[in-house]
Amino acid sequence: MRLTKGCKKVLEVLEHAHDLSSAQDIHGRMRGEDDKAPGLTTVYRSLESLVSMGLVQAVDLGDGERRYELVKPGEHHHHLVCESCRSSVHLDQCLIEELEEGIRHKYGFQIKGHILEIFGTCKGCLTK
Amino acid sequence: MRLTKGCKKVLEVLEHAHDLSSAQDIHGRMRGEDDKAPGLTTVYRSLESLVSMGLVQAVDLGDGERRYELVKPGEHHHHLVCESCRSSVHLDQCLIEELEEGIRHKYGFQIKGHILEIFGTCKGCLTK
DNA sequence: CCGCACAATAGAAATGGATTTCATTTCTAA
DNA sequence: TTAGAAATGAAATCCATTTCTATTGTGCGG
Ligand SMILES: [Mn+2]
Ligand SMILES: [Mn+2]
Ligand SMILES: [Zn+2]
Ligand SMILES: [Zn+2]
Repeated sequence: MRLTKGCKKVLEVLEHAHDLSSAQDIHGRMRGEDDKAPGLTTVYRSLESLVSMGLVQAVDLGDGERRYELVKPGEHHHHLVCESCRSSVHLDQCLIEELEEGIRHKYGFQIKGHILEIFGTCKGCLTK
Repeated sequence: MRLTKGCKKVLEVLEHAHDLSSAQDIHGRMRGEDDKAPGLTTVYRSLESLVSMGLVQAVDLGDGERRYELVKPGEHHHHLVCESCRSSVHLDQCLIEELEEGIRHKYGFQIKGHILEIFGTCKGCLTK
């Protein structure tokens, strides 16, 4: 699996992004500064590659639009998403991984992955 | 918020369902046994009502199709979803609720809701 | 009963993110 | 240089969900 030109452009955008970006966000950003940047299809394909390479994490907020962000290779984390200002706090540890052993014993279930995102109101919005 | 005729039909179907059902599953089931059962639009609207009444839980498996199931009023739970046979184990306790207090203190974040689903291979499929 | 106001409903059309298709271009390795 | 593989873009398509609009059902005052 190679790091194609498209992938590199996507990485560039993600490096400068301040929060979670959708495929269309990324594409829009690219095209904004360069008319002949890769097309949306390529962005989707690049994201797919980057995710499977472990360089990028896909985040599912349950609103039908997947978001992406750079991560330390092979790692992942979860978020506290503010429903008021849409900002998100990046949690420093995954709560699920600790439970894997217990779940495997209790249910005989082999965990491969998981979705976990938490919604609510952030500190800033609470005090306002 | 009333229990309309559509809502009742949806509840009926969910009572007999054995696993998570999508809106279209439910609609299909209805129409299968009665040509003039409520339309898909009504099913969606009924599910929306039932969810906000706390009688039905919406489950997001990240595949773009929301599923629904009956729950004890006001409660919710999470699942171990087998990627091989698509069956799901219903967990008996929510891991997140225990963490709310800690997260509120550490981040000043007020939790309102969350998504949590776990994927992997179930006992049955592992032994096969 | 009648007619009216309003809720519930159906079906069609619109929406929107994601994916597929396929012709074309670019890369890579003889 | 050249053939095959990989990458790409634009348009077409998919598909769950939402919106729109016309129709139907229901409760109620007269
Ligand atoms: Mn993050
Ligand atoms: Mn369940
Ligand atoms: Zn995790
Ligand atoms: Zn929970």
